[in-house]
Amino acid sequence: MSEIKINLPDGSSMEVPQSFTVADLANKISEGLGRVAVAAKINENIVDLNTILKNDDNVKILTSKDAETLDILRHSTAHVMAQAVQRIYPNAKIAIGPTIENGFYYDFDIPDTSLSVDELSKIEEQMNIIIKENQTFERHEITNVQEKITEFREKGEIYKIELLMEYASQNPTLYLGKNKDGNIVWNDFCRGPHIPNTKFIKAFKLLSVAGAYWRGDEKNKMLQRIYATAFWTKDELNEYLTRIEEAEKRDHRKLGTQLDLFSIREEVGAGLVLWHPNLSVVRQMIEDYWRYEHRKRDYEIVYTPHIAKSQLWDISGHNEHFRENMFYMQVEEQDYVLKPMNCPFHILIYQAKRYSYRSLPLRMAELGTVYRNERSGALHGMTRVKGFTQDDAHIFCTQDQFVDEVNKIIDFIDDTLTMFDMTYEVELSTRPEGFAGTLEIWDKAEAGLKKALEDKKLSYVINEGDGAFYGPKIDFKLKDAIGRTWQGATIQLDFNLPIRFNLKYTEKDGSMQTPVMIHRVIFGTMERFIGILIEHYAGAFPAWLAPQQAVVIPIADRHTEFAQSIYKKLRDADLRVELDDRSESMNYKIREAQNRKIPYMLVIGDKEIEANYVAVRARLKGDIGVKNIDEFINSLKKEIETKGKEIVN
RNA sequence: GCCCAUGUAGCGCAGGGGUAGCGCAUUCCCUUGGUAAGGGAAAGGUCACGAGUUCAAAUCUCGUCAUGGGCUCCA
Repeated sequence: MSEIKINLPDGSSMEVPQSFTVADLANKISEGLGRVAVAAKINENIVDLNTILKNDDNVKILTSKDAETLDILRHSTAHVMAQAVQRIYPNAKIAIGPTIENGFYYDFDIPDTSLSVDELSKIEEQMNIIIKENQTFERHEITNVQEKITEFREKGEIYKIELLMEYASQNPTLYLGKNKDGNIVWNDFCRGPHIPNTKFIKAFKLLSVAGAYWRGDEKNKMLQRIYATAFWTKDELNEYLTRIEEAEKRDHRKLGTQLDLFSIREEVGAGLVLWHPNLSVVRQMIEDYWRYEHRKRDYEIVYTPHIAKSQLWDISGHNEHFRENMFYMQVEEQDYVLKPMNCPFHILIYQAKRYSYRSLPLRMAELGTVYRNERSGALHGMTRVKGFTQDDAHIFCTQDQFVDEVNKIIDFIDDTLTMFDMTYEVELSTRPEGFAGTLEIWDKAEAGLKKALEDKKLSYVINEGDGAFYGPKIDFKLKDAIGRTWQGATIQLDFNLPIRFNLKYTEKDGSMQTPVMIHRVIFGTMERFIGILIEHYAGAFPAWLAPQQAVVIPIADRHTEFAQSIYKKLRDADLRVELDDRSESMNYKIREAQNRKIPYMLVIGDKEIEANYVAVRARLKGDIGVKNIDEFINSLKKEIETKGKEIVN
């Protein structure tokens, strides 16, 4: 019998018989490896253990130690979940069950049944039964597609039919679930690979149920999706679950109530935020910083109205393209619109004067409050709301200037986000179908944006054809505590609005030219940015942003007088400070200040009065000893000025 | 907008066909305490809103609004 040669990762090779499988190879290498082998990488493709080896294959046996196998485990667990669901609901039709970032899901169509969380434990129970059956996963090539389609049709598996028809020409495979006696107990049309046997599934949990449209299209039927996760060990699963719990504690909606930051009331309306005094302080500080940075970078700051006659939005095209998101009102037979964007107003300010190439670029910025009627299910805390304030700016420049301007904006965004220690992902969206402007300017713009990103050494993803019809854009995505990403900063070129409003400037040669317009935001919106900032700092704002920077805590009533003088000194130094002279124990006051995440607590007792000191407790480090009050004020002032972390020590 | 769940005092929660309870917070009294909760008392709710079933609804049913998890959308 002839043998074939297999190359192993360590550079050695091995002679094995023909029709040897990966599993055979693993066993041949060592019995131990055979036991723990999960899958293999053959010539960079990940395959099942029962794949037959070919001559000169480069083979790496994968075990649970290899990162690539976690998805295999999760996807295989999805199969077990689907099987369990079909055992409990025999009329359930299965759709797709891919892995996602931290787990997997499977979509079902279960006629006359709506799953609720209560069902999850039942399904988990059934899954455990299946796992105990030690079912094997066996790959099986579908040679007769038509026959299989007929079979699916008999079972009513309409979603699988649709998928199979699509993949008919791509060597479709079926995975068979076989029990100990070798009988086929379940099967699923699937690309694989899978773990060899259900016994590898040791730690999984079903997390939630949700609706999801078939193929993600809202015109299609809504299916029932179960989200779940799996890990190789119970410890890893538990660690993941605790991490989720910890993340939930940072949720800005939770902290918003706990720290008295904001509220949203039914009487006002969904998606309309009431900023409480505490969060208003944070916003004021950030807005001051924003204004300072804009002046420094030669922006003009403007104010514009919240409403405008409908006519303006005809010119801008919003009435046509954005209608379902706009609030309309009628007063004295005149139609008005609550502004969903600031750009038309900035354009009108541009129009109030004549510009030449000499006075461009013109950079116009506004903290502009806009209102958009979002679909009800889209709202989310402060990160997706109906009324919000954009830190908006529009830059009017010549075609020779916009690349340079984009560079400056990228710097501005990067500087700002770095200052807040925030990480982000960058996406570049390019020319879609039905674009405005010329091919030439699009090419120039896209190349310019790419160059700017590359010069800055920012890694980015390209969303081909995902740009707005009026121009390409760069989006900066921020992550929230639970791992959801939100669009923050964005830079959008616009070749359309300047034409609609017939904007002009005089070129060197005296000709009238149309300027390029750039829309950009740095924070995105104050609501979303500060919402994410709450989670980023877990509510413990650095001193320059903290609603209260220090609290003075007299131990007993006889210390109140001295505490008052300390309090007054801090106030005179323009610090945000409170005096807690309630008749409560010092421990009680410290606990409360700590829970309110106030950066510094100044404890005053007999010793401090005697020595004319304050005892400083930092929210992070605890008691850091006594200090002269002026010394404390100076170092806190410095900390605020440098926007630093806790540096008083 | 769609699917599922939820809505009880300022906050966090329990209860559940016979007109409501706990903890914290609040107010008052006592206590004056050295680095994360001192003790006591009082006050506080038409159980989201509207309709229906019932002798009786906070509890069951339907609708509306809102919130949560997702999907879709996001110029």
